Amino acid sequence: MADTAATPDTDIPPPAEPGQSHLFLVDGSGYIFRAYHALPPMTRPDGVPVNAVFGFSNMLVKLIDDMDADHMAVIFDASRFSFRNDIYPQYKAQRPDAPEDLVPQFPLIREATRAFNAPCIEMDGFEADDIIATYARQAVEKGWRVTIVSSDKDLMQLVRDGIDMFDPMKNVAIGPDQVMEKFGVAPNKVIDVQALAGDSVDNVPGVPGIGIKTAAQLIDEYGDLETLLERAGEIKQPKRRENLIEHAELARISKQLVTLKDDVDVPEPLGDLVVRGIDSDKILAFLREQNFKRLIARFESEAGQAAGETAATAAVSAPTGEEADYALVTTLEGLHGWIAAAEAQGTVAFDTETTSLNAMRAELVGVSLALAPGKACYIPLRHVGTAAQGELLAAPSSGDGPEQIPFDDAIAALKGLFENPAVLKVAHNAKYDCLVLSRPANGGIAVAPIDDTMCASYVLEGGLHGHGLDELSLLHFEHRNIKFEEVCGKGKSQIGFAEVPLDKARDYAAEDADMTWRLHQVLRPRLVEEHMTTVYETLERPLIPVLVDMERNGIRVDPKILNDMSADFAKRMVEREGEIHDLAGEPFNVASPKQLGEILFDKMGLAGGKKGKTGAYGTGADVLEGLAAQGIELAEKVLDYRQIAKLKSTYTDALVDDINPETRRVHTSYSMTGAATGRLSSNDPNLQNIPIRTEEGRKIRTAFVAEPGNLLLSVDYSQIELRLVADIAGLETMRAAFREGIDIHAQTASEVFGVPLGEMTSEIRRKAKAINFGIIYGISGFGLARQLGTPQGEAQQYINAYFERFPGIRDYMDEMKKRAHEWGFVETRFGRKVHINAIREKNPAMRNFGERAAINAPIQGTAADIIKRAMVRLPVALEKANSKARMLLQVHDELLFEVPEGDVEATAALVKEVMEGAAAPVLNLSVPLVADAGWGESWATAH
DNA sequence: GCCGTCACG
DNA sequence: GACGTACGTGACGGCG
Repeated sequence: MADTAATPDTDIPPPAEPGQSHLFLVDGSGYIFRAYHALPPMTRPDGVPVNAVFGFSNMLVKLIDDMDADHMAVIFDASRFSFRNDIYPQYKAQRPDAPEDLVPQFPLIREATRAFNAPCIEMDGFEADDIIATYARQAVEKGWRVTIVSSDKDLMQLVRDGIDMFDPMKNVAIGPDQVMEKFGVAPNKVIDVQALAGDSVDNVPGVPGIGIKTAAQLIDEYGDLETLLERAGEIKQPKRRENLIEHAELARISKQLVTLKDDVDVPEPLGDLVVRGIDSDKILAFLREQNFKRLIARFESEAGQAAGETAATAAVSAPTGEEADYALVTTLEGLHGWIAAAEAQGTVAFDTETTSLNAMRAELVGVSLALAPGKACYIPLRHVGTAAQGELLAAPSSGDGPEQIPFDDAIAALKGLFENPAVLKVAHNAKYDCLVLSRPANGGIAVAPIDDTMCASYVLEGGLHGHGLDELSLLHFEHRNIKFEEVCGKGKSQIGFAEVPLDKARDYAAEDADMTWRLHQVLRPRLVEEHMTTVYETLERPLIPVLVDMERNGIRVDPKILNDMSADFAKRMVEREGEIHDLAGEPFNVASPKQLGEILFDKMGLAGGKKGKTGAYGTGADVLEGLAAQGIELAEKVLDYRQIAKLKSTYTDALVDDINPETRRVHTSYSMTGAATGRLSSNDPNLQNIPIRTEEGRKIRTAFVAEPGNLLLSVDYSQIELRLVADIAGLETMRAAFREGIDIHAQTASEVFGVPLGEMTSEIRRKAKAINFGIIYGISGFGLARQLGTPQGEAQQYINAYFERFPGIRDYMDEMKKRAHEWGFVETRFGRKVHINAIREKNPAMRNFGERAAINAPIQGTAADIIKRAMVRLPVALEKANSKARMLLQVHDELLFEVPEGDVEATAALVKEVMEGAAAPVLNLSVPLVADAGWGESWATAH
């Protein structure tokens, strides 16, 4: 949604010829609904919802900025009934009423249109689309260019020479190519396709059994709808033929419904739709009423008014560099002043500036502090002299660098503040700043206590949007932060933050601390109001210092093992490549799916279909395995090549480069807010996807080793997600099986297929296992069939049998879907909310996707909550037991420790106990949680 | 920068 | 009745 507010690169339609008039027709009604669903909820101070108004205003500003229109109009639907209801009463009849918080925005958007001095057009009895069609026709007849601002597919029939469309949400032009992509036919045939395919949303009936794909194919073959209907008898498929003959009249009515009327007696003559200039007073009055600060600031500065005049009336003033007046602190006295103020009030927001996004490699360059909205400072610590802009060839340093407090003095003072238990330190992504500051080279500061606005946002609005500071500033304050690239440049000419001139560094750094402060003001109280305090305080906040320690610990990786493997892989890749080229009869890039597809399917003529989007052949492992099973040696060789190439590039080669030169260990970074379900994710490098499933890949794990005298201890939950399913859905026999320690998949197979445990075969057990997994993912007949390689009908029968045997599962699934639809989110057993955006999609495929996510999220998320609880308790438990064990890694259901040899057994027992008890006392599960421990010299032998 | 592919739970 | 499918991630090479 950040895109709608302002996007620098806009794929605007081509401009008009010199001297040619250009008319913009904005589909106001269409835009309202799209903006409403695309943008998160947003209210002005008096509580009136304004997210669609905000999106609309930004869109208009952009249009006026970027486009060369001399004529324009914004067009609305006057009411929900039009002449089409006389033709077909059910047309658009089953449309639900507009959402409650959208209704008050309709009049506001018309008001916005008038405030921007744009003509606002609507007519009883006609839809906006008809008025647009009429103006477009009139304009083209006069030789004008027309751009329709909408992404509504119903308007695509109008695209032709002189008329194009522009999608204001995605910022892309829609021309004949895009129409062809959507409907499979040229714009002038779109109505024929729509007439056949119908539209369930608008209640256009169409012909039963025919969708867009089939319709396009038919129109392509027969030329147009009438010809097709006349010659319907020639159609080969019996069902389709019958339907076309029987429902020919329905198709003709549908065509009438979808055909836009382009001769409406429009209320304003075309010539009156001229673009009039902006009236600043008018527009500012409107924007102030909505409290759109960024837009206000913009029009104020355009009008030459004194900035800040309205700041007093705004709830939170907009901190642009000029008006916020951030301080640069370059004396120790100055710093002491800020620290004293922070200690006096007990809360301070801060941010660190460094040389790297990788906290284990970052050198501290400066720190910013904020004490109140707009009141912030920057303390440069390691800035160096820099060439003035444009003097790239000048010496980079003019001697001793800019004036700043000596590093050790400043750090000593800041350490007092950051370690002061009476002062709450607020940061955005505090894990990063804490880790940077904790390293001896950066002061060795143990920051506490801390609050993290990123985690707070995640807990409140996880799944709705990202949680970066820039995104949240825009979302909550309509404020656009200075971009890092604006300060440091990008690409080759990018400079380090230490080289940024102090005034620019101050504006950038202080702004981040300032916005963090403001976010904290907004989000903290919401945690209480929205009952998310427990999740934040027990699952996220205490995890931060735990993860800081884990990331700093890192894990030892033996580069020699990886280098040897890499050399071996390189040799084998060359061999495979040669064999593949011989088999293909020509050299080509084996790593290119495109070239491989052409060899396999064009040159060799093997069976295999094109893929929808890009038109490229699919050459995934499943396809190649199919070919290999048919005895195609080439496919087998490519699979082998792919496996080796993956292992080499992603693991053996890359991991060596990730060894930190200082610690000689590999330090991953965990993202606490990346996964919507509550899971962590690991990156730079990702240590949560180190190979294990194949023999070859597993060898990578031999390179992950313990320090001499230590062992790696791995403890992982056994079947935690399935146990949670059994508990949540009340599956009594499954619960009993878990309690008695029976093989759960065999037990399931026995229940579902009626085979006694004594007669169980591995094949039947395999099927049951796949179903058990499928349940967790929101099963579908198609998905299970693909997994098992059985026909879809058979897979569906398995599912039916499963539901029959375990009715609680179906109830659970229905309940989660219902909640997701009603509330927009589902919850884990610990109360974590997982918002499901896709649930509001009108595209059924996307909505189904949302429903499956809603089924999976409480299961995956509850498991994530449980291991987080264990991770918070473990350092305390280990400490209490005087253990020297260090927690190194988390892989969703596994924890990896480095333990002195002699302590392994005791530590394993302790870890197992904490993990198995992690759901209690909040949750009293009806199934036991079981964790299995293993240890060895390397991760390969520990597992 | 997007897409296809593939590594993990 | 059609959509196009198992859930959640991150990283790589190819390609335009």
